[in-house]
Amino acid sequence: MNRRNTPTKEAVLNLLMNSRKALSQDAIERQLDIEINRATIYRVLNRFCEDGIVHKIVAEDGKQYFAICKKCENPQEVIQPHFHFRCLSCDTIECLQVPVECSVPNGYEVQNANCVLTGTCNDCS
Amino acid sequence: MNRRNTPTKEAVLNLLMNSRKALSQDAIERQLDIEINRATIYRVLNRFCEDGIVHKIVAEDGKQYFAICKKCENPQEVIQPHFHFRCLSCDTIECLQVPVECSVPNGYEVQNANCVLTGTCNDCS
DNA sequence: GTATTATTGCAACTTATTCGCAATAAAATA
DNA sequence: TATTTTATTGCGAATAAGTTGCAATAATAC
Repeated sequence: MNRRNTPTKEAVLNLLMNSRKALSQDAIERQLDIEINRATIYRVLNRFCEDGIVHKIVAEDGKQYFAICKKCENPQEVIQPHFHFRCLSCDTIECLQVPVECSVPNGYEVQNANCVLTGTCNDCS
Repeated sequence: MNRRNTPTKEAVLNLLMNSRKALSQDAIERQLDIEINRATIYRVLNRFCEDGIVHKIVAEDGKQYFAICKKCENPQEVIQPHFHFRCLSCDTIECLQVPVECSVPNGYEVQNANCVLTGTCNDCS
């Protein structure tokens, strides 16, 4: 299951790298110069997730958003679960540099976290 | 827009009251004794949300789950944003008594929070 | 008892995501 | 460089969750 380099893969990765925000499939499709099939975009994104290059956020609208896994200070470091902010006005999602800290009852084991705050961002308020 | 009491409404409310967990539409439909149309269940649930009787959680699977708004200690008190736990093993969601606390950058305004941890609950681990 | 209108069921629709399959094209190999 | 292998792509169809329009029904008010 070796990964191959394709124009599609590169285009999507570049877009995500240059975006400060998490993007949905349709946003990616809209912003791309080249035309890429819907299903392909999903497959590329899911592969990125498997490889730990990208993380997925599911928002209140039930849609999936994808963002590059990096910490501003130290891009190498493994990504920590963190909060996200979804602006209802400009309909974007961005990573907040706030780690999710939540103690769970005994015997519970946390594997993942999906935390999204919604409201209005600075640009829109 | 006055609300009316109907068998449907009561059945759904009773189910939610007696459940320690947040339920999805299909779970509700399955657990109900009487047969209620899918669309109707959604409409009843959304009305409950409007009335502040129930709150909605969107999980990583993109599905909506509904839970009674109450605090164990003080059922009267207005509900605070809190974390939820979704067990991947028994596919249930429950409210954790842990408030969501997350400071956002200047100029950001938070209206709502949707925070779900996933993993294995005590019963399943 | 009658009138008003909130609620329901049904069917159709929308939207997001996935899947099967054949065609294409990276990368490995000869 | 030519050939082989198989990951990737595009297409169309399928799935699944949730919503909506509309006519019929049934709470509630009068």
